[in-house]
Amino acid sequence: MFFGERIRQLREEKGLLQRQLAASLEMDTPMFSKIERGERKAKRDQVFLLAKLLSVPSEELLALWLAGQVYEIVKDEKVALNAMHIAEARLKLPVKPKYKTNNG
Amino acid sequence: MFFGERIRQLREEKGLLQRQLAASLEMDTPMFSKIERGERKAKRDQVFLLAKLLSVPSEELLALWLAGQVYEIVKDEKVALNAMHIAEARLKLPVKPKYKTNNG
DNA sequence: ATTACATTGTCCAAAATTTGGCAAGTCTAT
DNA sequence: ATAGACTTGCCAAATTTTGGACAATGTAAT
Repeated sequence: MFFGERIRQLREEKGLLQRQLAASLEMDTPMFSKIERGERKAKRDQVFLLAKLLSVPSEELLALWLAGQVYEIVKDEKVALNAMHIAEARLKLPVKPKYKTNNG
Repeated sequence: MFFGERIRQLREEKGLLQRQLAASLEMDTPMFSKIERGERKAKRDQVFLLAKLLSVPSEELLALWLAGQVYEIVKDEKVALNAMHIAEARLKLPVKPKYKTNNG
Protein backbone atom coordinates (compact mmCIF):
# COMPACT_ATOMS: atom_id res chain seq x y z
CA MET A 1 0.00 0.00 0.00
CA PHE A 2 1.48 3.29 -1.15
CA PHE A 3 1.16 6.55 0.72
CA GLY A 4 -1.18 8.12 -1.78
CA GLU A 5 -3.35 5.04 -2.02
CA ARG A 6 -3.74 5.02 1.72
CA ILE A 7 -4.65 8.69 1.77
CA ARG A 8 -7.31 8.14 -0.82
CA GLN A 9 -8.66 5.15 1.01
CA LEU A 10 -8.95 7.07 4.26
CA ARG A 11 -10.40 10.08 2.53
CA GLU A 12 -13.11 8.01 0.90
CA GLU A 13 -13.89 6.20 4.12
CA LYS A 14 -14.58 9.60 5.62
CA GLY A 15 -16.55 10.71 2.59
CA LEU A 16 -14.32 13.70 2.03
CA LEU A 17 -13.60 15.36 -1.30
CA GLN A 18 -10.14 16.16 -2.61
CA ARG A 19 -10.92 19.84 -2.55
CA GLN A 20 -11.78 19.69 1.14
CA LEU A 21 -8.50 18.12 2.16
CA ALA A 22 -6.67 20.27 -0.34
CA ALA A 23 -8.10 23.33 1.33
CA SER A 24 -6.99 22.11 4.75
CA LEU A 25 -3.51 21.63 3.41
CA GLU A 26 -3.61 25.01 1.70
CA MET A 27 -2.99 23.68 -1.76
CA ASP A 28 -5.13 23.44 -4.87
CA THR A 29 -7.06 20.35 -5.85
CA PRO A 30 -4.86 19.27 -8.77
CA MET A 31 -1.91 19.22 -6.42
CA PHE A 32 -3.73 17.07 -3.94
CA SER A 33 -4.79 14.74 -6.70
CA LYS A 34 -1.17 14.35 -7.68
CA ILE A 35 -0.20 13.46 -4.17
CA GLU A 36 -2.85 10.78 -4.00
CA ARG A 37 -1.62 9.32 -7.25
CA GLY A 38 1.99 9.49 -6.15
CA GLU A 39 2.92 11.93 -8.86
CA ARG A 40 4.00 14.51 -6.32
CA LYS A 41 5.16 13.92 -2.83
CA ALA A 42 3.66 15.54 0.20
CA LYS A 43 5.82 17.60 2.49
CA ARG A 44 6.74 16.17 5.84
CA ASP A 45 4.52 18.63 7.68
CA GLN A 46 1.60 17.71 5.49
CA VAL A 47 1.94 14.08 6.47
CA PHE A 48 1.29 14.98 10.09
CA LEU A 49 -1.58 17.25 9.19
CA LEU A 50 -3.14 14.52 7.07
CA ALA A 51 -2.82 12.04 9.90
CA LYS A 52 -4.74 14.42 12.10
CA LEU A 53 -7.39 15.17 9.49
CA LEU A 54 -7.88 11.51 8.70
CA SER A 55 -7.71 10.31 12.30
CA VAL A 56 -4.85 7.88 11.99
CA PRO A 57 -1.60 7.71 13.94
CA SER A 58 0.97 9.91 12.25
CA GLU A 59 3.47 7.09 12.54
CA GLU A 60 1.48 5.04 10.09
CA LEU A 61 1.47 7.69 7.41
CA LEU A 62 5.01 8.77 8.11
CA ALA A 63 6.25 5.21 7.66
CA LEU A 64 4.43 4.89 4.35
CA TRP A 65 5.72 8.25 3.24
CA LEU A 66 9.32 7.37 4.07
CA ALA A 67 8.96 3.92 2.54
CA GLY A 68 7.91 5.54 -0.70
CA GLN A 69 11.05 7.62 -0.84
CA VAL A 70 13.25 4.71 0.00
CA TYR A 71 11.52 2.62 -2.63
CA GLU A 72 12.08 5.27 -5.27
CA ILE A 73 15.81 5.09 -4.73
CA VAL A 74 16.26 1.36 -5.04
CA LYS A 75 13.30 0.15 -7.06
CA ASP A 76 15.10 -0.52 -10.33
CA GLU A 77 18.33 -1.78 -8.85
CA LYS A 78 19.52 -5.33 -9.01
CA VAL A 79 21.21 -4.85 -5.65
CA ALA A 80 18.13 -3.26 -4.11
CA LEU A 81 17.59 -5.74 -1.31
CA ASN A 82 21.27 -5.87 -0.65
CA ALA A 83 21.43 -2.12 -0.25
CA MET A 84 18.40 -2.22 2.02
CA HIS A 85 20.05 -4.74 4.28
CA ILE A 86 23.17 -2.63 4.53
CA ALA A 87 21.13 0.42 5.42
CA GLU A 88 19.17 -1.54 8.00
CA ALA A 89 22.30 -2.84 9.62
CA ARG A 90 23.59 0.71 9.82
CA LEU A 91 20.39 1.82 11.50
CA LYS A 92 20.84 -0.78 14.17
CA LEU A 93 24.35 0.38 14.96
CA PRO A 94 24.85 2.27 18.24
CA VAL A 95 25.58 5.93 17.63
CA LYS A 96 29.23 6.80 18.08
CA PRO A 97 29.58 9.61 20.64
CA LYS A 98 31.22 12.77 19.32
CA TYR A 99 33.05 13.68 22.54
CA LYS A 100 34.54 11.71 25.38
CA THR A 101 32.77 11.69 28.70
CA ASN A 102 34.44 11.03 32.09
CA ASN A 103 33.11 7.54 32.35
CA GLY A 104 32.78 6.90 28.64
CA MET B 1 31.05 0.59 6.35
CA PHE B 2 30.04 3.70 4.40
CA PHE B 3 30.66 4.21 0.71
CA GLY B 4 33.32 6.86 1.21
CA GLU B 5 35.10 4.87 3.89
CA ARG B 6 35.25 1.90 1.58
CA ILE B 7 36.60 4.02 -1.26
CA ARG B 8 39.31 5.37 0.97
CA GLN B 9 40.17 1.91 2.23
CA LEU B 10 40.51 0.55 -1.28
CA ARG B 11 42.44 3.57 -2.46
CA GLU B 12 44.97 3.22 0.35
CA GLU B 13 45.32 -0.50 -0.21
CA LYS B 14 46.34 0.34 -3.76
CA GLY B 15 48.62 3.15 -2.62
CA LEU B 16 46.79 5.70 -4.73
CA LEU B 17 46.48 9.40 -3.99
CA GLN B 18 43.23 11.33 -4.00
CA ARG B 19 44.44 13.47 -6.84
CA GLN B 20 45.06 10.42 -8.99
CA LEU B 21 41.58 9.06 -8.61
CA ALA B 22 40.16 12.55 -8.80
CA ALA B 23 41.85 13.00 -12.17
CA SER B 24 40.40 9.72 -13.42
CA LEU B 25 36.96 10.89 -12.40
CA GLU B 26 37.57 14.30 -13.93
CA MET B 27 37.01 16.22 -10.73
CA ASP B 28 39.29 18.19 -8.47
CA THR B 29 40.90 16.80 -5.34
CA PRO B 30 38.73 18.67 -2.83
CA MET B 31 35.68 17.18 -4.45
CA PHE B 32 37.09 13.71 -4.20
CA SER B 33 38.00 14.32 -0.60
CA LYS B 34 34.43 15.29 0.10
CA ILE B 35 33.15 12.13 -1.49
CA GLU B 36 35.43 10.02 0.65
CA ARG B 37 34.22 11.78 3.74
CA GLY B 38 30.60 11.48 2.70
CA GLU B 39 30.14 15.23 2.46
CA ARG B 40 29.25 14.97 -1.22
CA LYS B 41 27.84 12.05 -3.04
CA ALA B 42 29.34 10.50 -6.11
CA LYS B 43 27.32 10.25 -9.29
CA ARG B 44 26.03 6.89 -10.32
CA ASP B 45 28.45 6.69 -13.25
CA GLN B 46 31.34 7.47 -10.99
CA VAL B 47 30.47 4.52 -8.80
CA PHE B 48 31.04 2.16 -11.71
CA LEU B 49 34.21 3.91 -12.74
CA LEU B 50 35.53 3.69 -9.20
CA ALA B 51 34.75 0.00 -9.07
CA LYS B 52 36.81 -0.51 -12.17
CA LEU B 53 39.68 1.67 -10.97
CA LEU B 54 39.74 -0.02 -7.59
CA SER B 55 39.22 -3.55 -8.92
CA VAL B 56 36.11 -4.44 -7.00
CA PRO B 57 32.74 -5.65 -8.30
CA SER B 58 30.57 -2.67 -9.11
CA GLU B 59 27.72 -4.33 -7.24
CA GLU B 60 29.60 -3.94 -4.01
CA LEU B 61 30.08 -0.21 -4.39
CA LEU B 62 26.67 0.34 -5.87
CA ALA B 63 25.02 -1.34 -2.91
CA LEU B 64 26.99 0.81 -0.47
CA TRP B 65 26.18 3.91 -2.47
CA LEU B 66 22.46 3.15 -2.53
CA ALA B 67 22.49 2.19 1.13
CA GLY B 68 23.92 5.58 1.96
CA GLN B 69 21.08 7.36 0.22
CA VAL B 70 18.47 5.19 1.84
CA TYR B 71 20.08 5.74 5.20
CA GLU B 72 20.02 9.50 4.75
CA ILE B 73 16.29 9.44 4.33
CA VAL B 74 15.40 7.45 7.41
CA LYS B 75 18.31 7.90 9.78
CA ASP B 76 16.64 10.27 12.23
CA GLU B 77 13.18 8.74 12.10
CA LYS B 78 11.57 6.83 14.90
CA VAL B 79 9.76 4.72 12.34
CA ALA B 80 12.90 4.11 10.32
CA LEU B 81 12.96 0.33 10.53
CA ASN B 82 9.27 0.21 10.00
CA ALA B 83 9.55 2.22 6.82
CA MET B 84 12.39 0.01 5.66
CA HIS B 85 10.31 -3.10 6.11
CA ILE B 86 7.47 -1.60 4.13
CA ALA B 87 9.81 -0.67 1.31
CA GLU B 88 11.35 -4.13 1.35
CA ALA B 89 7.99 -5.80 1.15
CA ARG B 90 7.15 -3.62 -1.80
CA LEU B 91 10.37 -4.64 -3.53
CA LYS B 92 9.42 -8.26 -3.19
CA LEU B 93 6.05 -7.73 -4.79
CA PRO B 94 5.58 -9.04 -8.33
CA VAL B 95 5.32 -6.23 -10.84
CA LYS B 96 1.79 -5.59 -11.97
CA PRO B 97 1.58 -5.82 -15.79
CA LYS B 98 0.42 -2.66 -17.52
CA TYR B 99 -1.45 -4.43 -20.33
CA LYS B 100 -3.27 -7.71 -20.62
CA THR B 101 -1.66 -10.56 -22.51
CA ASN B 102 -3.52 -13.46 -24.13
CA ASN B 103 -2.62 -15.91 -21.45
CA GLY B 104 -2.23 -13.36 -18.68
C1' DA C 1 -27.32 16.35 -24.59
C1' DT C 2 -26.48 19.55 -20.87
C1' DT C 3 -25.21 20.75 -16.41
C1' DA C 4 -22.56 20.37 -12.28
C1' DC C 5 -18.94 18.74 -10.02
C1' DA C 6 -14.71 15.86 -9.22
C1' DT C 7 -10.54 14.50 -10.92
C1' DT C 8 -6.48 14.42 -14.03
C1' DG C 9 -3.01 16.31 -17.54
C1' DT C 10 0.08 19.95 -19.30
C1' DC C 11 2.78 23.58 -18.86
C1' DC C 12 5.38 27.50 -16.78
C1' DA C 13 7.98 30.31 -13.51
C1' DA C 14 9.68 30.74 -8.75
C1' DA C 15 12.11 28.57 -5.20
C1' DA C 16 15.15 25.38 -3.37
C1' DT C 17 18.68 22.05 -3.69
C1' DT C 18 22.66 20.11 -5.81
C1' DT C 19 26.85 20.62 -8.16
C1' DG C 20 31.54 21.99 -9.59
C1' DG C 21 35.36 24.48 -8.65
C1' DC C 22 38.48 27.94 -6.61
C1' DA C 23 41.18 29.82 -2.81
C1' DA C 24 42.88 29.28 1.41
C1' DG C 25 43.39 26.33 5.32
C1' DT C 26 45.47 22.30 8.27
C1' DC C 27 48.72 18.72 9.07
C1' DT C 28 52.90 15.97 8.55
C1' DA C 29 57.45 15.20 7.19
C1' DT C 30 61.74 17.06 5.86
C1' DA D 1 60.41 27.24 6.05
C1' DT D 2 58.97 24.29 2.21
C1' DA D 3 56.50 20.70 -0.05
C1' DG D 4 52.93 17.48 -0.54
C1' DA D 5 48.50 15.46 0.74
C1' DC D 6 44.37 16.43 2.21
C1' DT D 7 40.42 19.47 4.13
C1' DT D 8 37.39 23.49 4.65
C1' DG D 9 34.61 27.33 3.25
C1' DC D 10 32.50 29.76 -0.02
C1' DC D 11 30.29 31.06 -4.41
C1' DA D 12 27.83 30.83 -8.74
C1' DA D 13 26.00 27.76 -12.31
C1' DA D 14 23.05 24.09 -13.14
C1' DT D 15 19.53 21.05 -12.02
C1' DT D 16 15.51 19.61 -9.56
C1' DT D 17 11.53 20.49 -6.99
C1' DT D 18 7.56 23.07 -6.17
C1' DG D 19 3.22 25.68 -6.58
C1' DG D 20 -0.22 26.82 -9.25
C1' DA D 21 -2.94 28.28 -13.45
C1' DC D 22 -5.65 26.45 -16.79
C1' DA D 23 -7.48 23.09 -19.93
C1' DA D 24 -9.10 18.47 -20.49
C1' DT D 25 -11.46 14.50 -19.05
C1' DG D 26 -14.57 11.67 -16.41
C1' DT D 27 -19.04 10.85 -14.07
C1' DA D 28 -23.69 11.21 -12.39
C1' DA D 29 -28.11 13.25 -12.64
C1' DT D 30 -31.66 15.22 -15.31
